[in-house]
Amino acid sequence: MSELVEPILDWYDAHARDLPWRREGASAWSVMVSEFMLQQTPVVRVLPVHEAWLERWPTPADLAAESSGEAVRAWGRLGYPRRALRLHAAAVAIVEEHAGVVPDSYDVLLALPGVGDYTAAAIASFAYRQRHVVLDTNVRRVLGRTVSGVEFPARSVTKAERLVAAELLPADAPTAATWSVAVMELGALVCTADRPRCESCPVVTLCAWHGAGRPAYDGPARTVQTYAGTDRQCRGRLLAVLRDAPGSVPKTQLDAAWDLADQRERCLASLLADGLVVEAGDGRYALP
DNA sequence: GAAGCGTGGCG
DNA sequence: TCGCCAAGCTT
Repeated sequence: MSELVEPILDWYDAHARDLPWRREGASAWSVMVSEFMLQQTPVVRVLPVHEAWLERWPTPADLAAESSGEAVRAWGRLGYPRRALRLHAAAVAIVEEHAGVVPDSYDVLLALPGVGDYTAAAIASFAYRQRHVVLDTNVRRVLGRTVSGVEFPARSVTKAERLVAAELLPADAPTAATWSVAVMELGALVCTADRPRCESCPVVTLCAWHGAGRPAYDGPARTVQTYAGTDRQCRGRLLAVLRDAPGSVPKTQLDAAWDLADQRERCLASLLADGLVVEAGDGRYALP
C-alpha cells in the first residue's frame, strides 16, 4: 500500500462531509441521482434538489412513470438539463431492462444513458462497495500534485494517470471504495484547484508538487468557457420560461426571453432536437 | 480529440 | 467587476 493511502483514509474519517447519499442505508438510486447531479455542479447546489428528487421519486420506477418533462422541471437550475433527460431515460431503462434495480455491474451501468466511465465507476464503488478506478477531476488533481508534481492534470485522462490510480487503489474492495471517495473529498475540500489549503493537507510532506515548491502550471492554456451571449445562455433562458410555466406557453412568451431572433430560433430548434422542448400545437411550446 | 452543453458563487 | 471554477457525457 502506498504511504499516501492511510493518511488520506484517516483524514477522510475525521473530515468527511455528512452528505445524504453517503449515509448508511442510502439507496443505490440515491447515489445514482447524486452522481448525475454532481456532474459539473457543486455539492451545495445539489443538496436541496437531490432531497426533493428522492422524496418525490424514491425509486427508478417512480421517476420512469412520469414524463421526462417533469424531470426537467424538477431539475430546476442545476444546469445542463440534458442530464435530467438522461437520468429519466436511465430510469426507464432500469425498469424495462433491469427489473427496476440500479445495476451493480460497471459495464451494465456504462450502457445507461448519461453514464460514462466516471459515473459507472462511482456508482459501482459508492453504492455497491466494489473496487474500481474512480477518476474524476478531484482525483486527477490530487494524484497529479502528490504523485506527479504537477499543479493541474492534462485535458483528458492519460494511460499513465490511470496506471497511477490503479496502483494506488487498495486491494480490498470496500477499502478501495472508501479510498476513492476520500481522495475526491480531499480534492474538494483541501487540494482545490484555486488556493489549495496545503497547511491542512494530511499528505503535504509526501506531496511532489508541494515538495518542489508548488511550481506554477506551465502546460497548455486551460480553456475557459464563455457564457454571456452564448447559445448556452439563450437555451437556458428559453428553458427557464417553460420550467416556470405550469403548462404550454405561446411562442411570443419565448420571443420575449431573448432579443436576437436568429439566435433565439436556432436555440429553440436545438432544444427541440434535444428533446428538452416539444411543440404543443397552435404555436405553443412545452416541456416534454 | 475538441467542442458543445447551464448556472451561480466567490475573490 | 468578471474570470474562474464545480463529482462529465455525448457527438
